[in-house]
Amino acid sequence: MKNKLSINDIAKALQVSKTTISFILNGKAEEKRISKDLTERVIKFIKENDFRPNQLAKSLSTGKTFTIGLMVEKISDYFFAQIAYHVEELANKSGYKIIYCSTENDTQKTKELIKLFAERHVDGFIITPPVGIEKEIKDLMQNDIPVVLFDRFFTDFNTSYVVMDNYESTYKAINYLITTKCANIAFIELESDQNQMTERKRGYVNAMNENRLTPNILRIPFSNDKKQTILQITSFLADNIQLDALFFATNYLTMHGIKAIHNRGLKIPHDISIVAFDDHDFFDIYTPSITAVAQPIQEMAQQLINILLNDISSRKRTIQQKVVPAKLILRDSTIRKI
Amino acid sequence: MKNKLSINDIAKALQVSKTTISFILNGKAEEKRISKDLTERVIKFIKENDFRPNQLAKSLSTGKTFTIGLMVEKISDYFFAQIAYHVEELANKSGYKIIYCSTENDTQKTKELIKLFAERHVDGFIITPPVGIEKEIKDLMQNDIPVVLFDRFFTDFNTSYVVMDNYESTYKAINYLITTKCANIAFIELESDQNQMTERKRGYVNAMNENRLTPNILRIPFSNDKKQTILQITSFLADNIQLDALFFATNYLTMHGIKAIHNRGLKIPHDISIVAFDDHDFFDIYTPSITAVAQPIQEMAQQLINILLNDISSRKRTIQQKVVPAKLILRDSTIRKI
DNA sequence: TAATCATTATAAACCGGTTTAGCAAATTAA
DNA sequence: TTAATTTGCTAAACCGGTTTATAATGATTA
Repeated sequence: MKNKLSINDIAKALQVSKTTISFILNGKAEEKRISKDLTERVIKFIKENDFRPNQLAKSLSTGKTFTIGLMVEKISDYFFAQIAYHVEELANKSGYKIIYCSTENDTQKTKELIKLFAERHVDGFIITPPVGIEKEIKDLMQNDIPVVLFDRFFTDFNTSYVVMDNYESTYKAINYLITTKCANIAFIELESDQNQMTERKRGYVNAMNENRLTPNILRIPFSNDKKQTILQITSFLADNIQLDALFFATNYLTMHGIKAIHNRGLKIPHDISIVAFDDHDFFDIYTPSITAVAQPIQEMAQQLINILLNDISSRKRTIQQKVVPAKLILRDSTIRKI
Repeated sequence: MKNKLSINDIAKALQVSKTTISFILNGKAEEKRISKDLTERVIKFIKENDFRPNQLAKSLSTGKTFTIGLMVEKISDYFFAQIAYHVEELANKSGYKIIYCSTENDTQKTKELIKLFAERHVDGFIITPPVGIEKEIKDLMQNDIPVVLFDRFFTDFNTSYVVMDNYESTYKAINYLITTKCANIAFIELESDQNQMTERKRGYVNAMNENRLTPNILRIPFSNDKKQTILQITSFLADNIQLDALFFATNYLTMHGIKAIHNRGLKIPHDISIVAFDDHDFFDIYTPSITAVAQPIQEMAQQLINILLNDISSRKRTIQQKVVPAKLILRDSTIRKI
C-alpha cells in the first residue's frame, strides 16, 4: 500500500537536498546553519507524514545498529529469562534492541551464533560462554566489538564480565547450615568444569574442611533427563541416610531434589535441610519455603548494560569486571535443628 | 585490526566485477553462466579469507532482514519464556533471528515498540496484543508485513493467530472438578477484558450453569502486587468458607493462591481442590502436585513459526488461525473427594 | 571598491551489497 | 560465409541513509 517514505522523497517534495534533511533529522540544523524557516518546514513535513528513517540504511552508513546480542545458555531458564527481561528494559531506555539466542552450552553452536550475530553487526555482546570459545571472544575484542561475559568467565584470559561471588556465597551458605547443627552436608552439582560451578564447589569444600567435616559431592551428568536426575538423587539419599542437609548448585537441581526427598519420605527441614543456589518464585511459595542463594538479577542486568553501553560509546575499549554479592534468603527449609 | 573484507575488496583482489562475486555468493553461478573455473577461484578466495557478507547491506538492498519481532507481555514469565525459547530454536533453523521486547500489556508502549521494530524492518511480527492496538496491527498488514497474534486476538477484526481453546479447556476442567464432587467452585482471575481471559471465564460460567451451580468469581486488579493478591485471596477464602475448589485463570495467581490457602490453614486437596491455568515446572514438584490446564507450548511455537515463515515467503498474505487444544494434566490437587 | 567573512544549502562520494541491461567473443545454424 | 545464438562477464543504477567538500549569496571590513 502506502509505500514507505524515504529521505529522497522528502527532498523531492520539498525541493531541498537530502543532505539538508539528514542534518535536520539528526539535530544538526543549528550546527550546520540551516535556517529556522527551512528547518521548521522540514520538521512539519516529517511530522505530518510520520516519516521514520530506515534504520538499515542508517546502520549501513554509520556502522551502528543499536542492537545488542544476548547469548545465554537457555533463554527459558528462570535466571536467564529474568536477565533477558531486565536487560531489554534497560537497553530500551537507551534506544537499543536485543537479539537473543540460546547456546545450550554447546561450543560449536555458540561459535556459529557469534558469527551470525557479528555479521549482523550487533554493537555488543552479552554472553554466558560455554567452554572452548576463548578464541572467538578474543577475535571479537580484536575487531573492537564490545563483549561482556556473565554468569561465568575464563580464568585464563582477560575480559569484561559480571558474575556473582560464587565462592563466597556458597561458603557462607554452608557455614550457615553448620550453625543450624548440620554436619553431614552434601553438595549436588551438575557435571561441569565451568568456573561458576567450580567456585561454588570450592566454597563448599573449604567451608566443610575448615569445620573438619567431610565433603560429599554428587555429580549429575548433563545428559540426564528429569527422571534420571530424580532417580539418581533418590538413590544417593538411600545410600547416605545420615545426611543432615543438601546444597543444590542450581535451581533445577533443587526442583528435582525436592521430588527425590519426597520420594524417600523425608520431611524438610525436620529430616533434612536444603539450600538452593539461585532463587525462584516457587521457593517462596513452596511449603516449606526454600532457603536460597539469590543472585541480584536486576543489579546484574544493570551492570551488564552499564559496562556494555559505556564500552560501545567510548572510543577505546576497557576491561571491567564486576563481582556482585549474592544474598542468602533464609526460609523454612533451613530452620535450626534442635 | 583486520578490517572486514567487502565484496568490493574481493572484486579488486581477484580482478573480477562485484556483480560476478555477488552471483556466485548467491548460488546463481550456473544460472548466470559464470565459468566453473572462475566460480571455483572465487569460492576458494572466500573460504580462505572467511568472508561473510554484510547482512545490513544485504538487507538494505533486498528488503529482507531475516529478523522476526517477538513482542510478548513479559519475556520473563514462564509461559512467554518457554515460547521465546522454542520460537528462537525453530526460527534459527530457517536462518531467522529474533528481536524481542516486553509490552507489559501497555497499549502506548506497544504502539511505540511496533514502530521501532517496523523501522528496523523485521520480516514479521509475533505479538500478544494488549487492548487498543487494532489500528497498528491493521497498518502493518496494510503495509504487507506479516503478523501473527498469539495467546489472544481481536474478535472484531480478522488476523492470523495462534491461541488455545480457552473456552473448551476451562469448561472441561470445571466439569472435571464437578465429577470429583466439587460444587462450590470459585474462579480467580485477573481483571482483564482480553479475550483469552473472557473465554476462560465463559467456559467456567457455562460449565457451572449447566450443572445448576452458582458461579463465584474473584477479580484481582492488575495493579496488585504479590502481597495484596495473597491478602485478597486469603480474605476471599475467609468470606467463602464453603468452597470446594478454586480455578486460577493464570499460573501466577495459582502461586499466590497456594500461599493464601496455606495462610488459611487449608489442606489441598482435602479441604479444597485447585486447578491452575497454564502449567509450570513447579506444579509437578509441589506437594501436593497441582492439576493444570497445560498449553502445548512447543506446538504453539511451531504453529507461530509455520504461519509466519509461510506468510513471509509467499507472495500474497493469507490469514491463518489456529486454536490448539490444551491438555488437562491431572495431579494430586484434584483428587476425588469422598 | 575589492577582499573577506558568514550564512545557507547542496553535489557527490560512500556504506556493501543486488539486479538490470547489455556488451564482446565464441559457437552454432543457415 | 554470414547471421543468429550462446557463453561469460560487467557497468551502472539502486536500496536509503551520512558526511565531506564546496558553491552561491549577501553582509562586513579594509
